[in-house]
Amino acid sequence: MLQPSGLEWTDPECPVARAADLVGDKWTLLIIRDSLDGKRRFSEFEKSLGVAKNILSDRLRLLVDRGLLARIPNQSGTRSQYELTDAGRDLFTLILSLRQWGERNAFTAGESHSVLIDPSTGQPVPEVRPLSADGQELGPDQALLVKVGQPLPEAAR
Amino acid sequence: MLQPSGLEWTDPECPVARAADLVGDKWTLLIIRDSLDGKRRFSEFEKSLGVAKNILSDRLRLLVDRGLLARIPNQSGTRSQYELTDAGRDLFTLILSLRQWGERNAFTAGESHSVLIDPSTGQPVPEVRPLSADGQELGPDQALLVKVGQPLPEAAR
DNA sequence: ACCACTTGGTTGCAACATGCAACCATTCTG
DNA sequence: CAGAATGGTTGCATGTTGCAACCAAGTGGT
Repeated sequence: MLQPSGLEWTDPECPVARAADLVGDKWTLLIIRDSLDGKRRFSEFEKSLGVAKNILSDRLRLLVDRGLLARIPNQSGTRSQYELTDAGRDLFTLILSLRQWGERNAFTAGESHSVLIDPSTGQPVPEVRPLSADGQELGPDQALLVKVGQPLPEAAR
Repeated sequence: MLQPSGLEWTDPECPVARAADLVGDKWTLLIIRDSLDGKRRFSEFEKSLGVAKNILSDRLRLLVDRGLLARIPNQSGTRSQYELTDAGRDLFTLILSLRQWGERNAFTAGESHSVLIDPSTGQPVPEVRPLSADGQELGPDQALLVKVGQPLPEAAR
């Protein structure tokens, strides 16, 4: 499990809250975006994000500490690379959800934006959607939050 | 489209970045989580999140301004409710991705956490996964970022 | 070998955001 | 009608962000 040093969970029982504690920050999300896109060097992130160096330095340190990135030092001791760990790579679904929500809701019809292509089809990556076990689309009104310690509802037993 | 007043996009061409500008903040994400869970009143958010009132007040104002929540005033002019707009409800996939990533990566095997149940099956909501058009699972290495203005790769034409 | 440039940072400082506590006008509740 | 709860706002101390300057180690060109 990810075990960040000196981080108090905002709401320890909720996976959404733990995830938000770990990656719920603009620069953190954009660093992960760039990492998934293959970027690994300090200067690549800096150029792509336009973020202040001290902030980038801080976020990279946090991401390494939290187990999302691994710092691979160069043989000469400097110019390390930052590579996604398994937990970091597992954020692909999240970043894709962010991207597709942004495409649907933060652009007007005429505006162009970058696109993720599936090279096997040449088409944009299909939208990720929550599905019920029977393959039906699942919306927020069909999902029921069960708090920890609470008995499962009748239907779930 | 969402048209927040006085917000400069960090990276206008990237949907991930626009989305991060709009919802890439811990409290914002947790307010959306609670809204999807049916909470609508100031005090409900306050109690659930444990956030300072001025911060909650600020985030609710931003969310309304950005078009993710609608403020429904009470007839008496006070005690309004905050309801998700369509764009806000569309964040269900994102919050679910956050939740499932958190479940996979921010808990040890023994730790318990809240769960989303699909009442139609009684089982936890299945994991959302990016799929290729042919139904194969799609990972970060199989997706290709195409920047705006850049020609589509050969395969996509 | 030398000099300039790039990389990957750190430090100092000003401005802004966050969080706590106190306060307050309404509005429910008994 | 008194008291509590609701939905905030304000002030202040502390923390975070972002800019600019600086710097040491490596890299490249001659």
